[in-house]
Amino acid sequence: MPSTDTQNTQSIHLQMWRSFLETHSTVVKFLERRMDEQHGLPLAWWDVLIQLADGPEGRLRMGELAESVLLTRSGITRLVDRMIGAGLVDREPCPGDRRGYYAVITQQGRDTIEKIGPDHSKDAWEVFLGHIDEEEAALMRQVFTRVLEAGR
Amino acid sequence: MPSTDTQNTQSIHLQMWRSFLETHSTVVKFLERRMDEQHGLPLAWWDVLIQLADGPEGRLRMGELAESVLLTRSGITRLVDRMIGAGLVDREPCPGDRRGYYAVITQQGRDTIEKIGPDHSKDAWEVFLGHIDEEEAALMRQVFTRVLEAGR
DNA sequence: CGTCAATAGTTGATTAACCAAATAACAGAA
DNA sequence: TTCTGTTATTTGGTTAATCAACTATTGACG
Repeated sequence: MPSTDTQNTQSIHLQMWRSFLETHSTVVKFLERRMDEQHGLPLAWWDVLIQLADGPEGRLRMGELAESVLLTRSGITRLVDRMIGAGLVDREPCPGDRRGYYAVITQQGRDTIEKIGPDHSKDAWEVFLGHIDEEEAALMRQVFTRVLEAGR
Repeated sequence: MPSTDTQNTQSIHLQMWRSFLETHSTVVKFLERRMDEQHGLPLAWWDVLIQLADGPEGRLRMGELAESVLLTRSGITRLVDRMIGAGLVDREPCPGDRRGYYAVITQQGRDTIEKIGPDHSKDAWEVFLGHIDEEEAALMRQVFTRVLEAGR
């Protein structure tokens, strides 16, 4: 029954797609609410802090940062502006390329990571990661990586 | 080595989480761009049309619709307003509950589904679903469902 | 009946994303 | 050296989402 097979296949993929979207929405909204309630911080700020702390000397070019937090360049300009206002990040001109700027995490930014990290990990575990065993996580990572590779 | 195990486990989960976010962002942006380029329609409109067409008599209460497209009630009010402006949807008072309204798909809305459907399916397959085999899809659906169940 | 908390939906104000255009600086060719 | 095309980032304008407050009904209970 080729027709039925095709139906079922599409249906499974479609169900997966819907549950993927719903999971993303639910999980992200949960983490945003928690981050806001517990620390008064937008989730996107956490992401920026982590990416910067991971970078060499706690810094990343604006463009690199934009890519790693999945925003446009113009989006990151404004996000960094706000975070500078809050003292979590600095903007420094880039030696050797006067077009460029680094976003640099401040000490206060690092302190914020220290303070928030445990709560955030706990939340992420509670709402998402804790319900997935290691094999499943490995498989999903592999699938996502394959999808991303194919899109380049 | 419990410490190493824990490290690895967290690392795998963390990698999965990052690739999950990146995949969501990449795939959704791709589908939005395609939908806009090919048909000049926001992806969210597609979602509304599908949900309505699925509902009994092509209609859903505003609140139900909001839930199924993962928006707030106020978000859906405005989205439906715009789609009414485009002739794809109607708003009808709900007999028996004068507080309530139905959003109802119009014939033009159904025609739009007919016209767009094949392209959209092709795009979704090209950027995401086509890179995932049936077993993987089934497993992922199961995992997402488990996560969603736990969050209720 | 009449009151009052809960529910359905809309509206006002704000927020933060995007695109397109502008600015500035680099890099390679003529 | 000067032009030209490309790259890095910011800015202006728009869009669409959120939350909180509001209006209108509903329905349960004294």
